[in-house]
Amino acid sequence: MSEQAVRSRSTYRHGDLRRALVEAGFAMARAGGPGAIVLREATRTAGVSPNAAYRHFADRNALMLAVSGVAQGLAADVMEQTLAQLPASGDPATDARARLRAVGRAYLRFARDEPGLFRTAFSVPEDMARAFAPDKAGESGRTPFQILGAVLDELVEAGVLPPERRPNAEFLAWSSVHGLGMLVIDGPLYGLTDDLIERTTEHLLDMVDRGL
Amino acid sequence: MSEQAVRSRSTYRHGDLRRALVEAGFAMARAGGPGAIVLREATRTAGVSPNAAYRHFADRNALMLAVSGVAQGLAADVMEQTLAQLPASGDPATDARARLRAVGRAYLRFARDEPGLFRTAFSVPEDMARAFAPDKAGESGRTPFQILGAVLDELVEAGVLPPERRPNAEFLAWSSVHGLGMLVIDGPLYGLTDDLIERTTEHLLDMVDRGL
DNA sequence: TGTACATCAGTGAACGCGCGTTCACTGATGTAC
DNA sequence: TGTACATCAGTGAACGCGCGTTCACTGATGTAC
Repeated sequence: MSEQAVRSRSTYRHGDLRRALVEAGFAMARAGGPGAIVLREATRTAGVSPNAAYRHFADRNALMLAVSGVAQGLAADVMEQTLAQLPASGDPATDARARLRAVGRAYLRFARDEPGLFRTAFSVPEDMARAFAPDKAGESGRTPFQILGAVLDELVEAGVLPPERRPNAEFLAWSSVHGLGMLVIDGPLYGLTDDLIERTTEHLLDMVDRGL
Repeated sequence: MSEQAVRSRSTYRHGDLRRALVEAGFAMARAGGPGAIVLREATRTAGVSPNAAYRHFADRNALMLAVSGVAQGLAADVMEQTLAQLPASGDPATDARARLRAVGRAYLRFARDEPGLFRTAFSVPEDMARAFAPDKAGESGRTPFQILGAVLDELVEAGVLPPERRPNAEFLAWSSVHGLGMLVIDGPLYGLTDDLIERTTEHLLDMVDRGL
């Protein structure tokens, strides 16, 4: 939350309203998921009249999609950081498999640490095409989907994943971790102990590792 | 939707208001998911004053949980029916594996055929304990979670699944299909072609089959 | 360098909407005697 | 068998709330000459 967003304006023009609205929306999404994004509240936070938002967004949904993009970028950052911290063993096959696990683990950590942002990032209907859009990328310039794809490519190069199984393998790995995340933060597995969640995560990653 | 719910009353007492409210809520959930359940609208449909609902439900959330239970029961029915239609090959191992696939396929079919009910059934926070509660069972008396568990038991008995991997295996299989369902109906995979969804479903079931 | 002017980011006010929930109540029903 | 009565499922009215969006507008800014 920038100070600008809270500080009252002295100028007639805001100067950076679009960004301020996205930031306000982001804070609301963080606290309560995509449904908690309230357009009027965002304009209030930005110190602007309610309809000023319409200079920058066609409607509430457009603001939500923008916030979703930022949340996806943050998820990408978490994933990249986890990958960067991974020590290299020297064996490409071992490394590639460890990297896939790391990506999955990071995805689930993000889900648990930031459930509101997680749902905003990954539980908002939107076609596939946009999963590649650059506004969803993290600082590395890659989207979560692209990071996962790259790691799967490494698995193929290392000879771990048969090339004929590579197409759409993203969807399989993604489904598994996404499902556990959703069940745990927003479904019937809500309230599972941390310990059980963590062990289940590792078992799930085992399953994906063996089954892919 | 029963005729009773729509027919205007001649009696002072409704007679079956609780059921009528759940039915109305079910219809709304079907059309728009759990968020679309509107308590006042349910009372309107039942032909009753808004506050009459509070004789039967503590609040809106209680109604939503009741509807969720019915939706889970319906999912259970779909799963049981799919299992019942499965021909037996005579080989217990082959059969058990086919039955697990059938359960997963049924779950995903339910997600795609009835996205609103699917989300109402499986995307509402609620602790695990209640996944066993009888009000979530289908006509067979089993909840979706129990049906999945029973099929996993069959896999162990048939010698396909090592007993040491049986504990919490529900969570792994469930996560995979749940994740694909959510991504497809309410996430970044929204808009994927039917053909691609179906092929991905089979590949996902392959992965679970190999990886469990 | 100074000025006229177009642009367009904001304002102010209102529309139409419907929600969940609480309060004090009424009157049909079923039961005890 | 008839009657008094307790129960509790409903009523009617209101509270407090806030939303997304549209309309006609104003006035600061930057640019062209």
